Amino acid sequence: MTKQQKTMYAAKAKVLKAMGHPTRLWMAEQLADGEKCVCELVKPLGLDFSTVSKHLSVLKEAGLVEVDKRGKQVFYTLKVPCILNFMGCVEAVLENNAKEQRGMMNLE
Amino acid sequence: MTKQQKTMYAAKAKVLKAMGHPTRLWMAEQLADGEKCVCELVKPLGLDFSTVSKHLSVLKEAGLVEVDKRGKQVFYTLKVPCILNFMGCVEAVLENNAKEQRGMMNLE
DNA sequence: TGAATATATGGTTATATTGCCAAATAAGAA
DNA sequence: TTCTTATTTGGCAATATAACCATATATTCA
Repeated sequence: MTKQQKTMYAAKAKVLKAMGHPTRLWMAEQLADGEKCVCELVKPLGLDFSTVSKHLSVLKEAGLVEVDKRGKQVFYTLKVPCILNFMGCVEAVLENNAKEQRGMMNLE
Repeated sequence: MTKQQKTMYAAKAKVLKAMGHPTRLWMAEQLADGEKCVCELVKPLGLDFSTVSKHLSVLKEAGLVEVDKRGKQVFYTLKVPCILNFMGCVEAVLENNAKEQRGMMNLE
């Protein structure tokens, strides 16, 4: 593997990793419905404002969200909705896991 | 957010997180081409055998790979190829990031 | 059976992540 | 300007991750 290839895999992994946290995954779905300010995300998450802000900056660093500062508020939007198309596949994985779990029960 | 929803997001995030590491991402692509034994992955990665084995077990825990023990070797296959469809979207994100980087250069 | 090979597991260390709190910044309202 | 509100940043502690080495396990071969 060349150095360039390593860099490429690291870059791709960074995007997936950004989505690989329950809070950020939830956020991404919320932001897909349209822009939200940080304050709108804080309450339903029940996390500290600073924590929410940091999660958003992870999504931003990965290039997944767009930021729009208006007045006192900062609005975030999901920049790449195709990210969410993927969730169908992720759900298929989970269903498969559940099925195998059930299969396991019968065999053990 | 209900407890059940939290569990659901955690489960989905686990799948994405499993892919969110350069080594495992590379592995997933290799395993999409057909089964590989652990030993076949070790050399190109330049990592310790035990490290490779642990990465594979992360993919397995996430339900992404299938394991087949034959003789002394253990073969892994990507169970859910739709995972890789997603990479097109990830690449789009990266291209977008690069484009914005270039745009930045002109503006600063 | 005993030696060799392929994997997995346990232990350890270095580093990264997540969450909170407190403090800094920025913008609008009084 | 001063107060308030929205957000970000820095610092810290707890936990998780990734890598290595050494050891355990399992299977084939002699």
